[in-house]
Amino acid sequence: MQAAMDSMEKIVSLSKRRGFVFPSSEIYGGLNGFWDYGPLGVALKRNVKQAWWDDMIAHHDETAAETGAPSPFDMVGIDSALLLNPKVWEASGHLSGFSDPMVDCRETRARYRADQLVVFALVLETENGGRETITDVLFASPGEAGKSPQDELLAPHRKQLRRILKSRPGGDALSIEAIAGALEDESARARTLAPGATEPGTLTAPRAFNLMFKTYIGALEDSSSAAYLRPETAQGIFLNFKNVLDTARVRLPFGIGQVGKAFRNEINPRNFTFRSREFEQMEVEFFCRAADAEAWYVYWRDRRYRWYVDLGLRPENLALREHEDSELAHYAAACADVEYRFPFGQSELEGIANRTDFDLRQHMQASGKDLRYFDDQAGPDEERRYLPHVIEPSAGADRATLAFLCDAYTEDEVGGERRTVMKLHPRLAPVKVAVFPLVRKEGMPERALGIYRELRGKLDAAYDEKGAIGRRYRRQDEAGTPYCVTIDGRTLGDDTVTVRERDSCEQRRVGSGQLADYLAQCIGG
RNA sequence: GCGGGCGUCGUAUAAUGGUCAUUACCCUGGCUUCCCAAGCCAGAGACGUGGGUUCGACUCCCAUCGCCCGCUCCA
Repeated sequence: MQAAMDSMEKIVSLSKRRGFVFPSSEIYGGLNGFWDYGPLGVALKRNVKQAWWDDMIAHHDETAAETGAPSPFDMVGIDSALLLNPKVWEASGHLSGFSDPMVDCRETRARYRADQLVVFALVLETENGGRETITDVLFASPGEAGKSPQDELLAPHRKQLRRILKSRPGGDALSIEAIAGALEDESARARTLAPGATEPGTLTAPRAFNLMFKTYIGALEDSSSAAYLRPETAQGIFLNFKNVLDTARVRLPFGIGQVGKAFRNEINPRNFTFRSREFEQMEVEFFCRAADAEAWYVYWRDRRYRWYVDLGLRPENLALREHEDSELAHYAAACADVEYRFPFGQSELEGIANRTDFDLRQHMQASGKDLRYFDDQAGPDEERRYLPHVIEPSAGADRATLAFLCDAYTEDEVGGERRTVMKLHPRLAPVKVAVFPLVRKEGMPERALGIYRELRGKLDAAYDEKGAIGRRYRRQDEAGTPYCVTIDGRTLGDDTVTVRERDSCEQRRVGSGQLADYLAQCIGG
């Protein structure tokens, strides 16, 4: 564990030193939960997003079924606004509980409005006519104090009640006594049995869930102009489902992808960029027939896991974790997380969920607009108008970037010296090739500059002539540059250069005319 | 959000209620150098922020911000 934390510190330190990630607003003391990407970091993150966009959208072949896919399908992209009509968040469920204190049950994962949860004690009438209030266990039930009928409040706890009554002979008739303020009282909460829970003490203290950032549109700051920064990109896709359907000539099954910023006012940002208040998502909402949803869920789950492996994350650091039923959100039929073993623990990179038709149904109801799909391929006995079901692979761009950084970080030994090298996949590496003159004389810099300028038009290249050659190699190792080209004495004679490979430090001589093709082949794609 | 710990150049560090705040690496410029952080010369760079105590605060006190750990939270 100590070694693990050290490695996280090294990654944070290297990020700062080399310009991958900086604390946001650093000269003013930083801002908790916000981070800036430096020159290398922005290149890395852009490459992550580009790889996602290319693999999911731009390079998708809709004319043939991919490996494992039930059928061919279309993929298109959108870029929706950050601020949406506040009604969107009412319909999606993000706004409920925004202003009211909420209470969660850790066991059942249910969430209640604190003012709609009645906590009460049982009052038993004993044989000799006395009354006994049981205080060692309290009960919580949905309802309103003073209004909800006793039977309704007792209903969720029948089993427990029967047991209690049995252990108290004669204590047959019973009443209840509501306890005000019990949810705020830690010791009372510890004794309170939540609806559906098997043991007391699973309720959290009431608190407001201001997870959405609030702002105001226009000059007036009043409730009518309130708006929220989107806490996820998904809703922007659902809102445009009909637009895309009407304009993009797509048929089911098809997916709409979006990459963009989202904001959550997290109570407690932690672990470097892993949980930030401003972050970037890469999401697909994939629409299909209800009958096919399960097959598509499996397809997307497996495909998205493979994506990380293909980009170089070590499989031993990755896990695909299927959620238990108790873990599922109320609208989800299935959900799996792609998790990465970060130095601070195994945590989620991406969630793939079968969201059924929940989102479209919510928006259809709330907006009054018909969002059903007209299926002209449906058989005579089949429904022709229906709401598609949705598979949602939702990935965090910053989390993926952090995972690639962690996974790439390597320390090894070259010629007896310790070396830090970022073994980034060539597709993700900020710089693909660096060009060096071996020494700064005999026309080598001029020759190297010529080669650099030629390469620069084709791929991300860097030029460096400062310091000893070994130092320049090491600098590029820390940036994750997969190839270094060095111009030496032989270049001036036979027009060949050396190409040094990052991970092995091995060199090959390549004719300068073939260099661009050779590198393109090494890097691939 | 609660509890605990910690804030000195980019990184890692040293020292001190009182003169230009130490050292190494990194970084910048130059010299040298024909392949993996060599050497030489020169240079830049810090007491998180605000307030208080004091003749004088990087040092003591308070607040604040940030970071780390545990709990909590995680649509």
